[in-house]
Parts: sequence; structure tokens; C-alpha cells
Amino acid sequence: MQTVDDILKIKKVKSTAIRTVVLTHLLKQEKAQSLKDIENALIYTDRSSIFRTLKTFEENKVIHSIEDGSGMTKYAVCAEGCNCAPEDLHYHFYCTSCDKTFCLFDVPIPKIQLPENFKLQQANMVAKGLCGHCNK
Amino acid sequence: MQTVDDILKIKKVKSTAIRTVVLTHLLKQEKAQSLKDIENALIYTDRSSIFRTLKTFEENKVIHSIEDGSGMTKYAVCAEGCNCAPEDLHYHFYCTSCDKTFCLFDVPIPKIQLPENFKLQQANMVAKGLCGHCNK
DNA sequence: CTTAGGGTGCAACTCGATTGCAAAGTTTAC
DNA sequence: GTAAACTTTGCAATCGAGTTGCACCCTAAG
Ligand SMILES: [Mn+2]
Ligand SMILES: [Mn+2]
Ligand SMILES: [Zn+2]
Ligand SMILES: [Zn+2]
Repeated sequence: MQTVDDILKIKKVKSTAIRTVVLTHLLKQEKAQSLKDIENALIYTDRSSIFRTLKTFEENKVIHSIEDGSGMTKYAVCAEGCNCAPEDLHYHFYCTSCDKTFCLFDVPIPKIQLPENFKLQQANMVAKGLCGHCNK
Repeated sequence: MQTVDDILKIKKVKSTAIRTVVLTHLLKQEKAQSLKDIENALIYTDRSSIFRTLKTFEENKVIHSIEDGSGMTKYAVCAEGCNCAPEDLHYHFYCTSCDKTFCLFDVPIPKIQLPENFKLQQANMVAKGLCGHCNK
């Protein structure tokens, strides 16, 4: 199991107090977190610092972002070995009832037949509906 | 070929001047349009009226919206017969170079293996990269 | 110790989205 | 036909997530 500092080291991101606490928080979550989620959880940490931390993490592929249509970008820690290349991508699921967004790490994205000459670089794939808890 | 009024009638949306002009505009586009795109194209029409028109269209499945991660929601006319049900969905493509978003109407979404008890209702699937024009 | 450069906190700002409200237009009931 | 009832539109104001400027802080290098 990788520790927070292992991850930062592998991804070549300097370890700081805020980065450690943000990544520690993200690693504990079962659902992807918005900036506001993190802000609410880490009440003594400034929003813009968290924001810049998330940008740094995303640039360095520590985390990936998900646009789930809720109006707030969500973030989740990348799987070990993920390089955010097309073959590393996975689907996400947004529950329209409880507003949670999950990474479906086990559901890779199939080869999409793009039009002639198009080049795939990234993807934001979000299935929406009811999660197991809300679909009763 | 369906006319604008045919479409509105089928989708049970009352025809008005603004609705007609917005839908006519959308039907002419090869790329999905943002509120601002439409506002710029229809310079004498108020933004909030266009906004409400888009909401009405979306509620009534005249159009569908796409969150492409550009920060602006894009809209495109639904294909004939589309009911915006999971089986009617398709992938989208966002060009990171020219900022255009396309509906890949010919690329249906495969059956996604969701976790136990999850229920699929909608989806926002966006592949990103370079379009045929920018990938040179 | 001194300095340089990145990291952090705070406040201000941007901009797409959304809403309140009154005026204008349309439909319905009589 | 007319008036009330309802819907749509225009305008201005507001919201809120995201972003930025700047001064201060901290740490690593010399
Ligand atoms: Mn994910
Ligand atoms: Mn589409
Ligand atoms: Zn749920
Ligand atoms: Zn392009």
C-alpha cells in the first residue's frame, strides 16, 4: 500500500502540510470530492490553497477531475500506475438522487470508433442514474 | 425532413418566435452550441429568454445538453425519434484545440456494467482530443 | 545568516448560470 | 367581444464556482 508521501514522491510533487492533508482526505473517500466538499472537511484550510493543491495534483496526475454535470467539478485519486492516458480511463457514475459521484475503476472505456483523423487524448465519461443505495 | 414546427408539435412545445428562431439556429449547426454561441448569433434576442428556451427544449427532449468541461454547457438537437433514454444516448467529442463539441450520433453507448443495483438513466459521455481539422 | 523561490492566506474579481419582476402576448371562460 | 387567467419575454440583479493578485511565510541553497 502506498502512503501519501510515496504517492507524492512518485508523482514528483513536493510534500507540504496542505498537500498531505488534502491527499489524505481524498484517499479516505468512497465518492469523488468537490472543492467545497474538501473545504467543508478541512475547515482550517483556505479554499484557494486547496484549489491550487488540486490543480497541482491534477497536473501531476495524482488525481483526476470529473465533470458530472452537478455544477461542481469533482476530484478523485488516480489508481496506482495511472498515467491519465486514454487506456487508463474509466467510467464514472453520478447518482441523481444523493448527488454522489463514483469512479467505476473496474469499468474501462471501450475503444470508441471516432470519425476519420480524430485523435483521442482524454475523456470525461459519466453515467447517471440511481446508485445502489438510492435505487430501492 | 421535419420542420421546426413539426418538431415542436411532436415534442408538445408551444411554438413562439424565439423558440422557432433558436431551434432553427440549432438545426443549422455542425457543432453543439453554448448559450453564448446562440446569444452571439441571435443578437436581438435576450439571453435569459434564450436560456429559458433551452431549458424548455431540454425538458421536452427537443435538445440535449453536453457538459464538455469547457465551462459552458453545450446544446444540440436530438435525433429524430430520440427520447433521451439510455438506449438513445451517444458519445460526444470535444476538440481541445478548436473548442468545438460534436455529437457522435453514430457511436452509441455500449452497455456499461454498473455495480449491483445501480440504475442507468442518463449519461454525459465526452471523449476529448483533436478533431479531424486540428489533428494535422 | 542571507537570499531566492515556491507555497499559503485573504480579499477581490470573473463569468456562466439563474432568478424576480413587470410588461407583453396568448388562451380561456363567459 | 371582453375580461380574467395564464404564459412568455426583456431587463436588471443576483448567485456561486472558479480563479487571480498580492503580501507574507517558509524552506532549501549558498
Ligand atoms: Mn475516476
Ligand atoms: Mn449529442
Ligand atoms: Zn445515490
Ligand atoms: Zn478541432
